[in-house]
Amino acid sequence: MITLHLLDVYDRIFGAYGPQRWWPGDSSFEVIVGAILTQSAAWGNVEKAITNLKAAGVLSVEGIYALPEPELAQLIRPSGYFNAKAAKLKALVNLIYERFDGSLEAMLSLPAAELRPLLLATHGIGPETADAILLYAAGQPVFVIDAYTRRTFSRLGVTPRRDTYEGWQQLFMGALPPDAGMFNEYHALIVRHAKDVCGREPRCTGCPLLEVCPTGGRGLR
DNA sequence: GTCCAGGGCCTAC
DNA sequence: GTAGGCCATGGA
Repeated sequence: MITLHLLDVYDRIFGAYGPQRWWPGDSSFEVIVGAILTQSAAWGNVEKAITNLKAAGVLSVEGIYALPEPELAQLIRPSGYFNAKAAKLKALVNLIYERFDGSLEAMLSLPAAELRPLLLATHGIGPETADAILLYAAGQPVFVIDAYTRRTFSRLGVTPRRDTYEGWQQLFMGALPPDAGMFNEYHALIVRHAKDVCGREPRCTGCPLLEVCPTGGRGLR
């Protein structure tokens, strides 16, 4: 029985891949828009949509707020689900206008415990997107859970008592120091590892976690 | 041609 | 409370 320490896993994948520098972003608003547009979409397509928004001069709270929803939808077409996501972006800027007088800075300065419920009550923002906003835009030490995280750590034999979003989040946040910079890299590294080598034949080629993985490189799902 | 990406909402049971 | 359908483009 191998006892797996979450910091050990972090050290291994950080050592293998180095810093991922996710969402350096030109602005915190760009980071938030990206968090919504990337829902079930490839990041390359999200970049195309963001490029369109920049070219149209509407990548700002005021710009999205003033733009008619159908036009917004056309600009973000490459990111997929464009009608649904246009409505989500509108809901986001409406929140900023209605609750924070149009000030994104005011919204992001709220403590996570206050901001998270507000985000979750907003159309189009679920747990993962809310936490991505808190971590990557607000810089708060909130661990982001996604499908890669669950799949990767299930394979490693690390699972929470309750198989829910909050259960997984408590597993990580209870075992790790509240370091936003590290949470930022950890999430990105989990995704990198999963897409790069996890489960890849033969024998999980090049996996930095091979010697601590119960699958022993069988490439099981 | 098939599969699936850095999810979340809505509607049935 | 949870399973299933739906949203839709673009690259592998």
